[in-house]
Amino acid sequence: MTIDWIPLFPELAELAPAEQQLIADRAQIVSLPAGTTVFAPGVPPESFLLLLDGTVRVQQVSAGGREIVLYRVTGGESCIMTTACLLSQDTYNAEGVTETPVQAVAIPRAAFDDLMARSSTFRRFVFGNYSSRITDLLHVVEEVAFERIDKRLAQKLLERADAGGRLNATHQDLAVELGTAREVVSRHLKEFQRRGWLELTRGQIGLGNATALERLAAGE
Amino acid sequence: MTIDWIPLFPELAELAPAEQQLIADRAQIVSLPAGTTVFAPGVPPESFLLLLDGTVRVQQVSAGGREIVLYRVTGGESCIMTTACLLSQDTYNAEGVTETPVQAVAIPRAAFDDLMARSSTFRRFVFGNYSSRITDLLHVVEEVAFERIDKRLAQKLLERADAGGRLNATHQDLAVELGTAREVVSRHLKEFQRRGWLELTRGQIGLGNATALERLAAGE
DNA sequence: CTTCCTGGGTGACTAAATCACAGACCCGCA
DNA sequence: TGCGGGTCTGTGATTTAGTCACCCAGGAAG
Repeated sequence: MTIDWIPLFPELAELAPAEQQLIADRAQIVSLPAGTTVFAPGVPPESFLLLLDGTVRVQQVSAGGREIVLYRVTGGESCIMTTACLLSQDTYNAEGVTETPVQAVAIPRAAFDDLMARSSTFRRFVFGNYSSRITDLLHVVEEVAFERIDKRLAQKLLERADAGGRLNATHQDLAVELGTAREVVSRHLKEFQRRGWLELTRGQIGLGNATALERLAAGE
Repeated sequence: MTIDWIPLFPELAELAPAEQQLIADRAQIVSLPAGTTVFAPGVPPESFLLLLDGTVRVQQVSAGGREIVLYRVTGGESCIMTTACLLSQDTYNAEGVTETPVQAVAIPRAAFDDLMARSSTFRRFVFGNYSSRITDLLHVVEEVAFERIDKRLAQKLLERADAGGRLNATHQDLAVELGTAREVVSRHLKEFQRRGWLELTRGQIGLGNATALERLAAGE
């Protein structure tokens, strides 16, 4: 333990000193480069991960090779899919990949179990994380099943653009975000451009009219 | 406590006698008629439910009034969405409705917390349930995002038909199962009928050629 | 026998997905 | 400096799905 990371997790700051010590003693800080597969079908993880810094993208891959992003885990959150993985009998085909270099705290299974037994604060933390993920998944289902692509695309563009209204992403990247085909994204982007809402350059998009996009994203 | 229901949950049968007693003392058996809303946005539940008999359908309702069935909870399973509900800040729009009369064990929040603290067996049980639900949701995402309607419809028909190859369901019911529109289901059913795979009567469907449906459901 | 309600059928249209390419751009390398 | 092979994007044609606006059939209730 070199750094004091507990303050990053407000829910854990309330842990009793004994439990804080338990984590400090038994958890490891790990660093992962961007592009590391954190978990995948057939690669069961052995620790409970708390992200300090960076983001992990969790996505689903279909038999036909198409993909859809389910959610992202960022600093201050835990990656419960890893523990879910361990407990579920069914084969299951989501994978987690680091999008940036990631620093995380790895709590080994045994220490995790101890904490669950000893601390109601820790239990609340873990369950809260599960719930958030379930909420995320419900949100994905809702979007995919019921919302129009143009609306969802506008949302993604706004969500992923930086402060200057730019984002680096290929049409294919955006298609994976939405779980659709690249051509569909290309055509919608072009239409947005035609309306003067975007500038398109290879691998990069600039928002020209964020308000128009926001109106579309909000559903007219 | 009138009946000994613990054997229904193999995972719980291994609980130490003290914990079994704790449940016996503090859990209530409840009976619900068919059509009861177990949880819904704005109706947070106050107990952890273990189903003894009957089924609860969990579905998502969209702003536009369309619905999709997410999964069903049946005897021997717990309804973790209820606890997830409590812990998640986000508003969230899934609802659980009993499809048949249901008998369930309700464990109050405090007793649930005690059990989580005292028994690793119980914790494994709860996490296993969470994981199964997450798996279910992943499955729904995959189907909705990547699979063809005719294939999914064939799967549903096979899944929901009784031993005699009959099922009572309106086209609208099936549309909700798949998260699509009634007309779409009607047209596919009619095409199946044209091929001699089904007999259609008002509110009821009879499978005429299950093997053909199975081939389609398996993806050719 | 009418009236109303639910379940089902259908045509016309829009949106999305799929297939099959053709260019355009970019980097490294001769 | 020009060439070549990857990646990224554009586009037409076609199929599948979703939407809209109806209509009709059947049965229950009055």
